[in-house]
Amino acid sequence: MLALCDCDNFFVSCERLYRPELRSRPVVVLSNNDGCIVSRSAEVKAMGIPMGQPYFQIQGLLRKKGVAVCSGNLVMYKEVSMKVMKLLSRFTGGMEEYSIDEAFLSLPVAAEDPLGYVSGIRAKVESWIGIPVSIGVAATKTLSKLATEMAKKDASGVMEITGRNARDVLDNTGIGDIWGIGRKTAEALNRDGIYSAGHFVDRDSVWVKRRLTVRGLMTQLELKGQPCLPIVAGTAPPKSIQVSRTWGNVLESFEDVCLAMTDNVVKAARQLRQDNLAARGMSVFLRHGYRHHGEHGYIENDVYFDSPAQCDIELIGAVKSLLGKIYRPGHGYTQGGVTLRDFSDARFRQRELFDEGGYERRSKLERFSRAVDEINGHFGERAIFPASLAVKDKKWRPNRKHLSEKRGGFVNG
DNA sequence: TCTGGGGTCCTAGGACCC
DNA sequence: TCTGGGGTCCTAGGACCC
Repeated sequence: MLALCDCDNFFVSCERLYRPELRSRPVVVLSNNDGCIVSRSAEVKAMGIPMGQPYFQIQGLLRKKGVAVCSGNLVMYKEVSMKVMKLLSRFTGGMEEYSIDEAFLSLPVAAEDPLGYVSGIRAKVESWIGIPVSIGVAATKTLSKLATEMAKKDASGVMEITGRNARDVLDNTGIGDIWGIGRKTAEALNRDGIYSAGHFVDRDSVWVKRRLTVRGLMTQLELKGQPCLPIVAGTAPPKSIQVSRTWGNVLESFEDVCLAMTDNVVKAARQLRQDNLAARGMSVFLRHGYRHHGEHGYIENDVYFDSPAQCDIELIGAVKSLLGKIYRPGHGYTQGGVTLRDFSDARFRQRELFDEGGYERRSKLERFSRAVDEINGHFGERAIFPASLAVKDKKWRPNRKHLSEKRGGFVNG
C-alpha cells in the first residue's frame, strides 16, 4: 500500500502559520506581480471563486466579503515545505517529494491498519508544524490521488481505496478528475462515450493504448490497482531550470530589460550551482504588450556554449548577447525569462581538446562563484550580487502590495 | 492598467547511419 | 512484376502536472 499526503490550501496555510489572526478569516494568496489567485482557504472556495482568477477582476468582491489578501512568498512556503517533508520522511522508508505540498509515501508492510497509521501521521504534521494535511491510501499512485481528493472532503482527513470500494469510487468519479487525464483528453474520451473512471477501466486496454499512448494505458492499469508508476525516492536533478517574471512596470530601454533579465539569470544560476550542475544550453524570451490588450508578442532566442557554464559572469554575458538579438526599441516589455538546459555534472568537467587557456579561466570563475555562494549562504541571499543590479529604483520589481511582514527570519525574496 | 511560474514526458517525422 | 531491413538521434509540438 502507498499513501499520498497533500497539504490543505498550502500557501494559505503557510500564511496562517505566521499570522494567526488569519485563521478565522477567509484568505487568498496571489501569484507573482499580484496577478492571479493561486491558493484559497476553504471559505473562499465555498464562495465559488476559482483558482487562477485574475486578481484585478475580483478585487472589489474580495474586499466586500472581508477576504484577506496575501502576495505570494515562495521563499517562505519552500521553507515550510522542507519542514513538512522532513517530518514525513521519518514515517516511511520510501518517500517521493512530488511537489511543494505533496509527497507519496510507501507504507511499512507491518502497518496492519493503514488508515490508522496515516491518521497518526496527519495528527503529527498538524500539531508539530501547524500545517493541515489530507492523506489518501491505495495500491497505486493514481488511486491514492483519488483517495486524497476524497479525504479532503471528509472530516477525518484520511481515506482509503481498496478492492471493496474501488468500483463504486470509479463509477462516481468523472474521467476528467483522474490524475493524468487533462482537459483535452477528457473531452476526447467524452466523445467516445467515456464519462466516468468506471467507463474508462472497462475499455479494452489495446484500444486505450492506441487512443492515449502508454501514459493512458498506465493510468488505466493503475486505476485497476496494478502499479505502473513507482515511488521514486530522493530528488532527481532537474533537466531544465527556468526563471521568468512578469515585471511590475513596462520596460522600454535595452538597459532596463538587461537588468531585469540579469536578475532572472542570477537566480537561475544560483539554483544551477546548488544542484552541482553546469548548462550547455540557454534560451531567453521576452514578451511585449499585454496578452489580452491590443498589440503584443513573444520572442525567443537560444545559444549553445562550447563547454558547460555555471558562473554568473559568463551567463550574464550570454543573456546580454541574446537580448541584443531579440530586443527592438519602441516595444513595451512586460515579461521575460531565462532557461538553462542540457546539464552535466559540474563536478566532472570534460576538458576541451583545443582549449587556449579556457579551462583555467573557467576554473577561476567557478571558484569565484563558489565563494560568492558561500558568502551569501552565510550572510544572506543579498550579501554579494552583481554591481549592475545595485540600482535604487528597480523598475522591474514585481508588485507585492500585500506581502506579510517579515517573521521568523524568512527572507521575502 | 490590468491575467503566474516552473516543470516533465511522449510522439511523429525528418535526417542520418550501416 | 516490380526495389531490404534495422537502427539512432534530434526537434517541435502537444498534453499534462503542481
